[in-house]
Amino acid sequence: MEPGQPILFVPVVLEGSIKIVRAGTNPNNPDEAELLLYYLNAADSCAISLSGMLAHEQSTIRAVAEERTQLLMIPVEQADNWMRFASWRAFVLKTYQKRFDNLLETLDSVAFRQLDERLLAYLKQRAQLAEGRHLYLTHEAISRDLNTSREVISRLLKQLERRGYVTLSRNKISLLA
Amino acid sequence: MEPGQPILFVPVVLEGSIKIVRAGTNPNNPDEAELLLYYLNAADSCAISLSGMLAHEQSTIRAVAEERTQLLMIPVEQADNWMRFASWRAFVLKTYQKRFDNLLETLDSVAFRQLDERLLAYLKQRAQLAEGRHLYLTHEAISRDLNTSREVISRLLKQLERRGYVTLSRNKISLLA
DNA sequence: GCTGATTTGTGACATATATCACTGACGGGT
DNA sequence: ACCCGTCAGTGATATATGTCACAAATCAGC
Repeated sequence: MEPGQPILFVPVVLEGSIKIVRAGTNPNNPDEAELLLYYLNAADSCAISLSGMLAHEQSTIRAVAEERTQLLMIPVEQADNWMRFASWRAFVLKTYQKRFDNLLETLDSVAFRQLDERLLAYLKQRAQLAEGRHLYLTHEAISRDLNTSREVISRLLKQLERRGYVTLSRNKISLLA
Repeated sequence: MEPGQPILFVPVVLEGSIKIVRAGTNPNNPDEAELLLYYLNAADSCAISLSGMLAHEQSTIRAVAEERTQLLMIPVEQADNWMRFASWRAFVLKTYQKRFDNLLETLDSVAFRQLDERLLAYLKQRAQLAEGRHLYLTHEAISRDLNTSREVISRLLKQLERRGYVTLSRNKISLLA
């Protein structure tokens, strides 16, 4: 799903995961600055779209499926209709709440933490997703998620390796401990 | 309202405004790093608390009234009850949506913009709140809202003054144009 | 085993912001 | 009019991160 598209469905993740990314809205700087916001996992949803999406000038949010993923797509009218049911309401609210919390965490990390800390947290998150300690990623891809440059990631990873947190090889990072 | 407190009411701003601030959750660094998240204005609410506040480890969010403000405090059970009404539901959802958008904007600014840009945006926002072009603020206070240091703000303000955006005097900043 | 594309490593340098250590400017209270 | 506390201005220096330029390593396909 790309920015600008109207949202006709409320997606619910059944299997797999969806990566939600913010594309920078810098007017003068139209290149592709991005930032990973959070992942939607099984049973998560992104009801951010409900309630009419209020004319978002350019809610530049991108959703990407990085792995094989099953979604339940609920038409918005239907979703709106179901608001009659307490259980659905609770689900929607909880969903909102979770997304909000995720955003706050991301904000925290960007505002208060340094890159090495962020990187480590990122790797751990990915490891959880991958259900294993081996990550098959390129430094370049990481740098995009963290909105920084490839070289910086390379250096910080080397540093983490020296400190004994990871081992590195081409296209692969393995968490230790 | 300080972090850690249980939330028993859904506040609705009738008059004035409430400033919502994130207090850094850096474990090893217990000093007072903060970041302005957004303002709640008249008719805004912060229903982030509904749906049980799910055991937030330490949702370190602070709410501050900087001016004389009237709040309508709705007990959470009541608020939950009212979910039977479509109009209330719409209100709550819209509220969530707005807060979410606010957060995204803040994230944008922290992640993608430099301090001078952020500062200018901040000043404009405050000016709107104050309904006038004169701001009665200390550099120190600004630096806290933007999570940086007083010196940096002083320098950037001077720069803005030289560039003709503002005029400075003690405890006062006036926007031009 | 070569070749070329992709990925990674690294030095040198640029820049934004943070920090330290002051100095001066202002304003309220006596 | 003076004193003192708060606020603001500014050099010097430190640090984190960004940028550029290139070399080395790895892998895929032939």
